[in-house]
Amino acid sequence: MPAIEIYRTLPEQIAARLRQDVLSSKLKPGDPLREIDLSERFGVSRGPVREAFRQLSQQGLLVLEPNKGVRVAQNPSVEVRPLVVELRRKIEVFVLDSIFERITPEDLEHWDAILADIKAACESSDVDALTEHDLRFHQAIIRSHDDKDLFALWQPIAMRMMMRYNRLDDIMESYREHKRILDAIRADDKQVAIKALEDNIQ
Amino acid sequence: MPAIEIYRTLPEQIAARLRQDVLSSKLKPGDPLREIDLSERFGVSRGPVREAFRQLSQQGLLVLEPNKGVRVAQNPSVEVRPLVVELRRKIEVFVLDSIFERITPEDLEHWDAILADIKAACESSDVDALTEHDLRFHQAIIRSHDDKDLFALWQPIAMRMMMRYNRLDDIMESYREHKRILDAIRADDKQVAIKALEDNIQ
DNA sequence: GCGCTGAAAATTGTCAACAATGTACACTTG
DNA sequence: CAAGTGTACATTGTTGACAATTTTCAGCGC
Repeated sequence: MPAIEIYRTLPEQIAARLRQDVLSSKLKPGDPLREIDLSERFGVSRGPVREAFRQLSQQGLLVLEPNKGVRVAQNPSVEVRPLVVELRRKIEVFVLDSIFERITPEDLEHWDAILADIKAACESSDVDALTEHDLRFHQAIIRSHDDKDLFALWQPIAMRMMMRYNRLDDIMESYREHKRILDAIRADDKQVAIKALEDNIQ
Repeated sequence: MPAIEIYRTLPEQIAARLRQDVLSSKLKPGDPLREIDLSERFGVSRGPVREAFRQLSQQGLLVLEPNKGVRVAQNPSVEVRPLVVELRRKIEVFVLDSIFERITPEDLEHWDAILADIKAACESSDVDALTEHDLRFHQAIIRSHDDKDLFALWQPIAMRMMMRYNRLDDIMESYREHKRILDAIRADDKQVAIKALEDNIQ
């Protein structure tokens, strides 16, 4: 089961729910979203829904057109996708390289817990859950850096990659890839850990 | 109601104005911003001001804390700044490389006009104007790519670099750097153009 | 039938009032 | 006097009404 995440504000809760729907393709690229619909569905007024729309458009999941409304964003084009992959790799490798010597047993314990969720999702072939926990895994690494601004830099880039989660033939491979990263960290082998991280981002 | 010409939405106008103040250091890192103050200053209600805050926090210029308010973001730390520079270079080089063969005379004309503004700003040592036109120059290049999503990807990264615009001893050097880019494009020399662009981003 | 016009409907944008939350500071208590 | 506590005050969060804009589509002339 997913670890509990605490959302402080109403817009964050709404955004989290919509993000799930977009990443799981329950909402497809081009689908229009109406403020009234969602405000009724969540039992709130349009204000928080509007703000959730803004948050998700900043993450690249929705596209906003003034006076026209909001649509689910298109996946990155085949031309742009390699750039996005490269940018995300650069950021995550930077973070791992930067924090490596200061990784605590508590960090590893936390990441292991997420890895267990990834394993469970893989074993039950639950692609939606896998997407969620994959995201949590990388978020946790980014967030362990002192500079909290890195997360804001990383999120819109990573989110654009998460929109299409179907690169693997064998879903268990995702678990193995993440396990390799943590194993290398535990063995204190920085270069292997970075290599494993790079291999996981594609 | 203010009778200022409106070719953009209210929140965008407010955001543009605040962005100027942040980039010109009229607002300094850590400065708190209050919704009421700005809504009175611009003669609108708090709604559009809130939305402007959201836009600017997505661009990394403001930092938002739920129930606490908004502050001007800190500059990227010395540790993170090289990463930001590298990311911005990757994106802009990708775009220039990608569009190079399809650059039209109209594009060049447009960019020359912005270059003229940069020159004027340099000659009058107007650092604020230089920041604005420097931003416009690179925006124009990014926006000439077919994939409009690239701009959304680029903006928060570039904005974080613009927050501290004091790297040059000789302000005229900024004009020369941008001129070199356009000259190389005009000479149809892709590699030199990319090199000049990379040199300009630091 | 085709394209234009313009009213009606649907939707987003803005506003001002009210609710919830966080902050400052005098006051108590040990 | 230091630390904690309660109560105003300041500020952000949410709401529902109203305004502005876009979309839809019936009516009209050609």
